[in-house]
Amino acid sequence: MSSPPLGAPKGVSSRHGEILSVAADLFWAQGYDATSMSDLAAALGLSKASLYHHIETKESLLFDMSVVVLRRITAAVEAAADSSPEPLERLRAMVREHVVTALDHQTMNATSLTELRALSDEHRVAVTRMRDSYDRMIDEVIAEAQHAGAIRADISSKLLRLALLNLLNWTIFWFRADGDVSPADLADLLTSIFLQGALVASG
Amino acid sequence: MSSPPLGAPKGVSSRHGEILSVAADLFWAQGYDATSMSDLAAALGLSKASLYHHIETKESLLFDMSVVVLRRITAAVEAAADSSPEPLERLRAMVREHVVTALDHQTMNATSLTELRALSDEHRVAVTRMRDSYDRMIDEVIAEAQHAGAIRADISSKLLRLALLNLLNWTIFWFRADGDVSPADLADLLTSIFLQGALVASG
DNA sequence: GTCTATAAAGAGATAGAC
DNA sequence: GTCTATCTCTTTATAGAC
Repeated sequence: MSSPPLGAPKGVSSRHGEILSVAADLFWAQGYDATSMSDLAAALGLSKASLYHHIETKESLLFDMSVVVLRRITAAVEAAADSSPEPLERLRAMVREHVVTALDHQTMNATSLTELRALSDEHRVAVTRMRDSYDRMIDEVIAEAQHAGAIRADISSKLLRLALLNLLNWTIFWFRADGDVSPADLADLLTSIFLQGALVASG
Repeated sequence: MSSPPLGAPKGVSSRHGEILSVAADLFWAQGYDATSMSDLAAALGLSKASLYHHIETKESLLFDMSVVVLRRITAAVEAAADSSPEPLERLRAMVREHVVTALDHQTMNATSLTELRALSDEHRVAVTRMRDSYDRMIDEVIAEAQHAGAIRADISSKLLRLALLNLLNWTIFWFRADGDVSPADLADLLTSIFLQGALVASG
């Protein structure tokens, strides 16, 4: 199967992490299928055969990076969920962590989100399960805020979650780290739109 | 270059339109690079050589479908923009047309949005120009609503447009025509979130 | 307009030497 | 751990008959 990207003894696979990072950049820039193992080997300064000494298959790279980013964003947002007892404050903290963490590993997240169909059946199921679990966590916090009377209840928590993730996730397509808006500022802006809306009357 | 998908005499290239439609479904399901011309030919009930009698290159299919959907959504949203003199009503009508038109040709739109990097340099520039022009149209309507005092002015029209398109565009990743929400209902819901927000206090 | 056959290039992955 | 060389398969695209 695939080697453990996290949880392995320190240093044992720092090389693996570097390979995942470079692969993510290439996969995002050119597409997973359009990136050859020769491209990746060249970007790493290795021959193709040497590259295969460190990894199993091309597909395992895609799977491993999906697991890495999903574990990371789940851990970060779960921690944020524990930051306050107040539902609305929890939601704000989670949105901020989601945006900042997603943009901090932008190419891995973007690749994982858009290249899911390139995974093998088993790997795709595993990644989908992790995503579903993440979605449920968001659903629960939204539902909690609805029960507390803070968030409107005329829309189901599932649809509110879909709208919220719409608002957050498309950002990976256009965000540039060298632009004039920081991830934290962007998170605040998107939170404000989601909660207050764009109307003057409601600001 | 590429044959004219719109504007040609009726019937002359109805075959071309069918090919684009089938290609969009395959490109979206499997990815542009992962879909072979053999796959496409088989889906059309043709041999590969016969398929090449009707088209130029694989890449031209991707370009042509991008032009088709961009022309279509631009025309639909422009018409909606002319539907009312009131800025907020115009915005509502435009959002509805954007969502309904995008979902009406979901696989073409989704493919065009996510496979831009697979286009040749010249084709990519051409598509990007069309998209930029579309974005400017949205910017203008938002700026107009800001000047009319209907939309908050503490966020630039450009950032508001990015947030709005975030909210609308990610929908193509999860929307299912056989689900329990129609495109029109979804458009209303997303418009409501964008304008009023999710807070109870502002509803 | 459709076909069979094929050209020419590149893909993922491996063998085996060092 | 790294390399050169290679295997095998598939790719886009075309030639040329019907």
